[in-house]
Amino acid sequence: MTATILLVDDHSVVREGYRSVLEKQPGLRVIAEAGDGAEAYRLFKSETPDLVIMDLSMPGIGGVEAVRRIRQWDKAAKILVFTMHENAGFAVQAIRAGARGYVTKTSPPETLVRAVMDVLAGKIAISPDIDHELALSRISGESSAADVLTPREFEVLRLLLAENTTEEIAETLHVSPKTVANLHSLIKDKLGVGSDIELVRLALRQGILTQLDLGEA
Amino acid sequence: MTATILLVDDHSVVREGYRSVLEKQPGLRVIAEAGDGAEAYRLFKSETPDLVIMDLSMPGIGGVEAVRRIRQWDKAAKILVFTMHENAGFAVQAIRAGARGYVTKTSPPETLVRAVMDVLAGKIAISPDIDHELALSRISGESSAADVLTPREFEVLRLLLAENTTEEIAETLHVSPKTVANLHSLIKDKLGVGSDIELVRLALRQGILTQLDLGEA
DNA sequence: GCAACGTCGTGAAATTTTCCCGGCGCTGGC
DNA sequence: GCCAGCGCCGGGAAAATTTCACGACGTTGC
Repeated sequence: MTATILLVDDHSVVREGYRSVLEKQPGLRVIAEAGDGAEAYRLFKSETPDLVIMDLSMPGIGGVEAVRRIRQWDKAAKILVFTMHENAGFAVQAIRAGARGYVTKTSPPETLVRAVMDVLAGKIAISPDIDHELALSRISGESSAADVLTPREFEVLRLLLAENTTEEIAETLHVSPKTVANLHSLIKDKLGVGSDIELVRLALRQGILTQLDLGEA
Repeated sequence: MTATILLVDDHSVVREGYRSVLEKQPGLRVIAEAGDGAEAYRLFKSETPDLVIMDLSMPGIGGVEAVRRIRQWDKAAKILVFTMHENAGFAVQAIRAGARGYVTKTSPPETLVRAVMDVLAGKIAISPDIDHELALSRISGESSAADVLTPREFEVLRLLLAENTTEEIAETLHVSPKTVANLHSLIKDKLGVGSDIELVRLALRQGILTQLDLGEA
């Protein structure tokens, strides 16, 4: 019996690579491809593949959100995240959203194939480099923003990264600029950073902000 | 007569994709693959391929630097940059470094093949989305940091993004912290940004800072 | 030779950041 | 019911920073 697979990646040439690697394996068959999260969700519902291989950084709704939606529709869906981000933060987000595996694109093809088999067999598959990252992040004790911040603080953090002035943020939240400034200061304190620049770097590392979130130049 | 190609990308599965697409074309043959810039340089010298297809974001020496080195060794080298960055800033950097083409990974396989043929024929190949980006960046008039800043200012900008405190930067430059603060202020003025966070965002857009530059979490 | 510019630095004003405080509402024991 | 704890909102004042105006010095180019 052969397992059916849905490939999700916004780079067509990359999908070609997955396909080439996977179809060398007996028992695997790629039945559909999607270029963004929304399309992935649609195709999952219509094609009901046994496994989804999903990239994270995509236009429109990203990979994490796509994972969430698919799992909401089918609690048993098997989704393997396959991405360039060698970053513990992304892995945590993806797994929490419901992914059953996380493999980085730097991994050799065998690792991908192995992970595909493991996830199909009901196991959780995490590539060694990410295991290592996760261990490091535990040791280094860098506070995970999503954990130490209250919901409101996290909201302010997102806005700080996305919008421009304290006043604008105060307006969208309907609070006084003073409150935003206070929270801004409190956030930096909780995350243990001294400057705004460090704050942005931390946000990048933890995947709260992505290079792709930026508007066009 | 068939053209020989060197593939450079740190993701082996992605190289598999290039290969699969390219080898469907008669007259093209992939003779070598590299996973980082240094290896690319070595292989270029030993294999002397007709064309190099190069990713930008790679560990160690990045794609732009690899392009520069290869072109330094062989002024006539034909290098096609093929990357995920849909960003005018990166394209400008790559072309200035000596690349003969710039195609984004979101492009359909035909665009890549077309660009390969064009570069082999001695033409400059730029994918339509980047053409559009370049046009926009001209129109929007966003100051390119590399252009409006003096060398010293640019140096300080890089350090601001990389290091932490004003004092540290002052020390590495052997000037007073006050000078660094003054330049910091002047830089924000010249680039037309109001806050440090905006400054980092602009740096990300223009490729002065990359998500990959960050240390591990 | 001198005007223009980049670099470095001072000092003082203006603004922001930070810290400490109180108030309000909710939740979870007891 | 009552109180402790915590998240949330903001005021006020001290502390730090950002910003601005200014001068000095060397280089470059006309």
